[in-house]
Amino acid sequence: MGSLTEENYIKSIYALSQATGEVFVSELAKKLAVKLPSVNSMMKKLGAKKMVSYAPYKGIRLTEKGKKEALSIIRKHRLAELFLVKIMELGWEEVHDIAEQLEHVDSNRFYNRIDEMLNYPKVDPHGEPIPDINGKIFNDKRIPLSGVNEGVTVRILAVSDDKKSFLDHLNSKGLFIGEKVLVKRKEVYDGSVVLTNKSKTDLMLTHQVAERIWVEV
Amino acid sequence: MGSLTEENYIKSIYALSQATGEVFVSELAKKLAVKLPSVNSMMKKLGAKKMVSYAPYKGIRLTEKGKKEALSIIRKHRLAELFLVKIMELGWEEVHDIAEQLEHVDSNRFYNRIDEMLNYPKVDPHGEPIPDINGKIFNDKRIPLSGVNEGVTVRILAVSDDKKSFLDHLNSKGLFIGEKVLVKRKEVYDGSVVLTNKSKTDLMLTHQVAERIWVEV
DNA sequence: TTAATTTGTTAGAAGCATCTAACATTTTAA
DNA sequence: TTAAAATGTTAGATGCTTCTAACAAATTAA
Repeated sequence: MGSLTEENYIKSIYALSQATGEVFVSELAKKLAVKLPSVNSMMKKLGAKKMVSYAPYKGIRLTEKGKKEALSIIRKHRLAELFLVKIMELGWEEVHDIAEQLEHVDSNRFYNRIDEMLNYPKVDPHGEPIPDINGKIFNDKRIPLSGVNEGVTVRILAVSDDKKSFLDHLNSKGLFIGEKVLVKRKEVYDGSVVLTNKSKTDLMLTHQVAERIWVEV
Repeated sequence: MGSLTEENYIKSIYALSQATGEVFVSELAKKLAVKLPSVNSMMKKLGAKKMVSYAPYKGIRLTEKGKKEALSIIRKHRLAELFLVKIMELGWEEVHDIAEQLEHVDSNRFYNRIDEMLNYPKVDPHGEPIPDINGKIFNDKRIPLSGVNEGVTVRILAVSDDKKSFLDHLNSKGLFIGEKVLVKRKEVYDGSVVLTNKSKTDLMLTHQVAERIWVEV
């Protein structure tokens, strides 16, 4: 296990490289709210530790070792969130910041007990999959809402951003996990999506929002 | 709130200054496993922040502000321990290291909910009092076992050391919170104490151990 | 295809918590 | 009451993570 800072870098690299397998220094700097040279020197350090593969002016990729570390942190974060919601009965939009701290707790005993109390759950309160002890993720074939064709009805499975502002935004639109929605129109121009839910209300989501919502057909 | 390091210094100062109201640099260094100059510079820092009052070659004392901070951390530590034992059903001897990490979690929501789930407890699993939100400690007139006279029967209330090795030691001697013991003999020479428990077994405790066990007559 | 823009790097400094080595003060014991 | 021992301080260095300023490479647009 590395330092708290290293853990945060690795977690962010994992999140941001999900789509293409790599991240750019500038994306990471933005996400972590640090300047480029900070990312640069941390990449040298994580490179030396074999957590990332990194060459100057090239994208950053996690090694197998780095991925394992990332999955361990993500497991703890998601178990913590589910624990806070299910056992401690806090709201799903308020648990992120607490889980952000709990994910760095170093104790197998603690996390295995949480896992047990929750009966070995597969997904967190946002619908995101929880890696098991070995880093294995429940395999599914979900797609982002932004990738669904017009006229197709889908079920909301998960959201890939658990910041309060985002969740409040979804709550205000009446969007919840498990709900079915029909993709009525997709604007080619800006990627925004118009949905109809079961109460026949139309609502518009920007591309930015739609790509953070995971659905299944 | 200060840094994690500052919090640990303040907590240790509080614990070590319980008896006399002050601590020496060397005691603190030993407890925190750092060298004297590290303590020295941290005292300058905490002095500047008005958390401790400190003059060169003199003892270290917490200010009112420092005490408030200490009690807030102790509250979180003890609530965490009780939560881990009562709600998560972990053993009292294994929760210390986890609580040591949880005590630094910054979330009123989290700790107030724990307090609520435990029904606003007054003491932790070791019998130590839990300060309330305002830092108030349940007032009692307990004494250390090392201060009990020969022939007196007392009830064990608390232990003031929650490290695994200490608790294992007590468990192995068959000593538990709530139990009654008779102080059969006190050695003037080394301060050791011979006890008889209800099953009439004699057992000897060193002074070092006896002074960490709190009892009431 | 050159110039402008965006993106990334290096060098050097700063704050934090720690250390070792050298020195100072206070306490204890001869 | 002086010498020895114990305790505390200062100075200066190190590793960690961050920063600004200056420079370099890659991409984009004229």
